[in-house]
Amino acid sequence: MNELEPEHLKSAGLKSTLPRLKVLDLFKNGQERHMSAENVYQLLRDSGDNVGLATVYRVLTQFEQAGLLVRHNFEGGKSVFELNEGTHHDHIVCMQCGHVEEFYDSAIESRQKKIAADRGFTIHDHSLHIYGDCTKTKCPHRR
Amino acid sequence: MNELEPEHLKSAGLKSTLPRLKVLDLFKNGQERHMSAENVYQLLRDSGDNVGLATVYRVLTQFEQAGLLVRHNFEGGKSVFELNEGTHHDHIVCMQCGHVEEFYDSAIESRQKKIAADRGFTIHDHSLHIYGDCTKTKCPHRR
DNA sequence: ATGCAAATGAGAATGATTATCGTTCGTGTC
DNA sequence: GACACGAACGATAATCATTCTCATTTGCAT
Repeated sequence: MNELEPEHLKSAGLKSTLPRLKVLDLFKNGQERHMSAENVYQLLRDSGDNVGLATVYRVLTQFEQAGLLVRHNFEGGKSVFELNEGTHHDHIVCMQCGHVEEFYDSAIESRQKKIAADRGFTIHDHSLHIYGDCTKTKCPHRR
Repeated sequence: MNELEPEHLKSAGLKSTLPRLKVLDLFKNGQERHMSAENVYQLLRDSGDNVGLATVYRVLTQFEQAGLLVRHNFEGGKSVFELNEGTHHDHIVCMQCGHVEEFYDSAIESRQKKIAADRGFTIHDHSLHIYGDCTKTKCPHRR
């Protein structure tokens, strides 16, 4: 088990509880960068921790509101979270294997700003997801 | 009640049944361009038609597969459909009032193609949603 | 007009997420 | 370091959108 980091929680205005530390540790030191509530729940269970699924959902939502995590609504109905490292990026998702890659394109970003401005919108957020097949090169990632 | 158009269904390989004609009519001649299954169900109910919610879901999915409608997964968990008029476009959604505007930006489209190609992906689909406030100009549209 | 497969409607079932509630834990105070 | 109190937890029930099941009805070719 890696060392835990209560400072991150405190600075986010959250009490430093065991389930919260476990979840945060999973995102900071775990294998997967993108995880659903169910993923997190299973991983904690597998490592012998007795956490409730409801708590996982609560904690993920709190972390999102605190800015520690970012939530993505990919196709398939379930929310996926990743660590918020400040650097905004969008996602390209393989529909065969579920593999996710990240990208950032400043041209796209600035076009979006212009589009919103032209229409009198103040942007809160945006999501760009490209769905496709990565078959050619690296699709042994099974879903 | 407007005249119905069985040709559209036939040419899509679908039997021309009453519920299907009603749903298609709603999208072609109704007030709202973007509708969820629940919206469609309620509107048909309100106009005195006895359709089942399950049928609405089935028909919307069939229409999507037939290319008559396009499905969007905005934030909020429910799928929204609109008539497929061949012209691809993305959406900017007001988070205060739910108002939706459409846009198309060829620069963004071509950047997306390039990004996917660079990573060895074959694009199936993509979704770009900008979420913001349209407060300044036209936010009397209530949710 | 007749028949049969396809489509429908009502309601049960499912999957993800949220709410409820009695119990436990974290933290400031003595 | 023990106490107290409210916040957080875990189990489970409830909710919401969507899909499935199945008996009944309907579209359409004969």
